[in-house]
Amino acid sequence: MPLTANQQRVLEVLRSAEAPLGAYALLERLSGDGFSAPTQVYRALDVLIRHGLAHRLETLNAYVACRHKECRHGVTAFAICDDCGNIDELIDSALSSSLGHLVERRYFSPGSTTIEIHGTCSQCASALPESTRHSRVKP
Amino acid sequence: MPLTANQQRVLEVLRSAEAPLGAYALLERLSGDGFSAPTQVYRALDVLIRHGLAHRLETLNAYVACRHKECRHGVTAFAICDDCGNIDELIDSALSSSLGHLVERRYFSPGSTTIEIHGTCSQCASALPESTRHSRVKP
DNA sequence: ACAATATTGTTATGTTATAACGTAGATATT
DNA sequence: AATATCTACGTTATAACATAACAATATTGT
Repeated sequence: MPLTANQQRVLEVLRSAEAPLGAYALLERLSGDGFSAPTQVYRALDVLIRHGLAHRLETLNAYVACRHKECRHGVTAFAICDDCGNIDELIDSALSSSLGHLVERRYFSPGSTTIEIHGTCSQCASALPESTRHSRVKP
Repeated sequence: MPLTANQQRVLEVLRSAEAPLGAYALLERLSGDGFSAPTQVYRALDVLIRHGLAHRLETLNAYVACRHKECRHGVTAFAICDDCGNIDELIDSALSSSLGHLVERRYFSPGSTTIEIHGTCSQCASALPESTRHSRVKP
């Protein structure tokens, strides 16, 4: 399925960002490119997310491009570095199956699942002594 | 550690609710009881959450009282019924350990983890035919 | 060509959360 | 008891995130 011009542009900006972007941050970077209101951004994001080309991070109110070719897998967990903002998209069968068993036992019919792990990525942990880190997260 | 009057009142309202409440919904139910501005609610919530007496549901922007005595466990997953709004707080060692292994493999140091599973609880699934359900979730 | 559908731009508004300020009450340390 | 310190409080204002509603235009299928 082809993307419209607006959808492409939003996706490009997301892909070239090295951290999740909020909708208004996207809008800033797209203004002067035909974008003038948040609605336009949200509409494009909506399509991208439905197509598995982008993800919303609930704990950040922000959006990232999907790292995979097509994200139509089962459960995806996001490892979010609170230091550098980097996002790792984790797919793991053991995790999926523990979740599956857990909900089965409760007779719960799962729709979508959100998993977001905040913490410090390996690079930030090794590169910086604890004290000098400039955390992006509220203290 | 004792709660202040405001914190108690917010906790009471959360406990007597049968579904998660947003901060402004809490404010409504507390107005006329000394509460007149969102800040007051957010401040109380902040303390309750830090003490493990309440939880924030990231996917709903809403808050629930903790069902357990003291929620200082490892990872908690929330099963959220999109039909009736009921929340089930799930603690599972298999889930915790899959998550633990997953992040270990990536040398990621986890801080806090958010897991929220949307779907339909057993009661709603058995009580109602699919078609007559009044979903609380956007289509 | 025509109808049906989806996307667009625009304006306005709704919803969720925080900043900044000065005040009041508790605690403790002198 | 006086004073410093700390936390919580109420108030006002504003920031940040998200959607509604409308008319216009483009796209697609028949």
